[in-house]
Amino acid sequence: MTTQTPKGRQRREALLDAAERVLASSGGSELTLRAVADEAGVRLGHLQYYFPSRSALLTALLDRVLASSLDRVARLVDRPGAGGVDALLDGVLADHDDPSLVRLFTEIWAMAAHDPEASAAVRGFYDHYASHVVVFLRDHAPGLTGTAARRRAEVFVMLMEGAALFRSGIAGRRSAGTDADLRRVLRALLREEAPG
Amino acid sequence: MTTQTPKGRQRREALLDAAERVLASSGGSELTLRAVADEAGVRLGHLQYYFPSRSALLTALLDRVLASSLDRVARLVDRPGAGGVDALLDGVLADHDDPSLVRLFTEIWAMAAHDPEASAAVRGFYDHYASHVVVFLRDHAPGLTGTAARRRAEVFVMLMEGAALFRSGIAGRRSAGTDADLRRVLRALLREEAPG
DNA sequence: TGTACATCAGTGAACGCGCGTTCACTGATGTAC
DNA sequence: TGTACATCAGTGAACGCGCGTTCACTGATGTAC
Repeated sequence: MTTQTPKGRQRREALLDAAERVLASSGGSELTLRAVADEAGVRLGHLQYYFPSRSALLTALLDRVLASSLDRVARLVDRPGAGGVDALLDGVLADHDDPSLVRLFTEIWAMAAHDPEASAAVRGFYDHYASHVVVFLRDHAPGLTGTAARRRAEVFVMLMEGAALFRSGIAGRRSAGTDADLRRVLRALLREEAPG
Repeated sequence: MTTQTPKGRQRREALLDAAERVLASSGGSELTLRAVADEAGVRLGHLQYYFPSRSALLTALLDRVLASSLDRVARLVDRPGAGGVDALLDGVLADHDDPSLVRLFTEIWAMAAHDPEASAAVRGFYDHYASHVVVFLRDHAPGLTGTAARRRAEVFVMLMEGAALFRSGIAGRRSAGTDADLRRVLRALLREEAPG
């Protein structure tokens, strides 16, 4: 399915928007083609014109969510002038304010847990995510070797994704005190001295 | 559904075992009553005798998984003689060696993301989990105030759950180097000095 | 120890419904000459 | 500028299937006397 016309491309995005809203608000088991078509205001048959099968829709949705998340990380890290460590933390932690984004990721993790293809896409995503953090470290902690920076970045991503689960309200409650400690640990990971 | 006889109680557990296997191996959308009955080697109608609805089965399963996980944490933390920080880390990190346990948790997070009742159960679980870590800190870092220990415990749990996602192979790959940094950070959280 | 009866454990068939998929179709838009 | 035709966008109805749920039923086990 390579959609040619601008109208077609736009419609395709709108359908993915609708699917994203359904997935975030109702979960994977209620992500039916009829629900997505309804949400988008088109007929079932028309949705199928763009996505010939449910799994084609899911794959396209997964790819789009991961690509746009990666894009946001890239902008936070690579922006010229660079906001420094706290600007980076502010930016990444701000994602947790959008509960439907975190809900989307819980669905993505569950998909990855049972579907090797989804898992590969997700692993690729976090691999790139960590690489962006490594780029950041190259600027802000130039004393670190490449492998040391990579380790730091990977632990950083682990903590960030764990934090998403709790700070979003899904598995916990946000608290200013815990946030302060969390930032302290994240900051330590981005410094030259060994964390801990 | 209060099952009276020993045979009934045993059967009930066996049915939950089967449901757990199905959920861990195939995911929530394939957790059908027929699949669970097949896995357990009973007829559909019989499964319904113990769990009158799908949601009753899911609730019972969720409760049991969380209770048994909490039990394991409790044993690691509260055991007499106390193995020390490294024994605790070994114990908790060892959970990530069981991919189906982590898969189960990705499903549980997704449930919690869309179902307020499940979310409440999950939040209660992590609340108790953190409390056990606080108990540990009271012994191993007595200089920390209660609220400081609580913050540390909550960040500890965040990092642990994030690590589960990656170390299990679902969202990443395990590496000895990253593990070393991870343990360094976890250890720092369990010491008296400020982390970072 | 034996009998009657209630409860527990397990079966089997049927139901209505929503699902993904298929397909023949119509109307709108672009393109070649 | 007009016309013919191909492609793209969108509709509508039908399909077979697996789902959760209901229910009447049988056989096994416990319990009261």
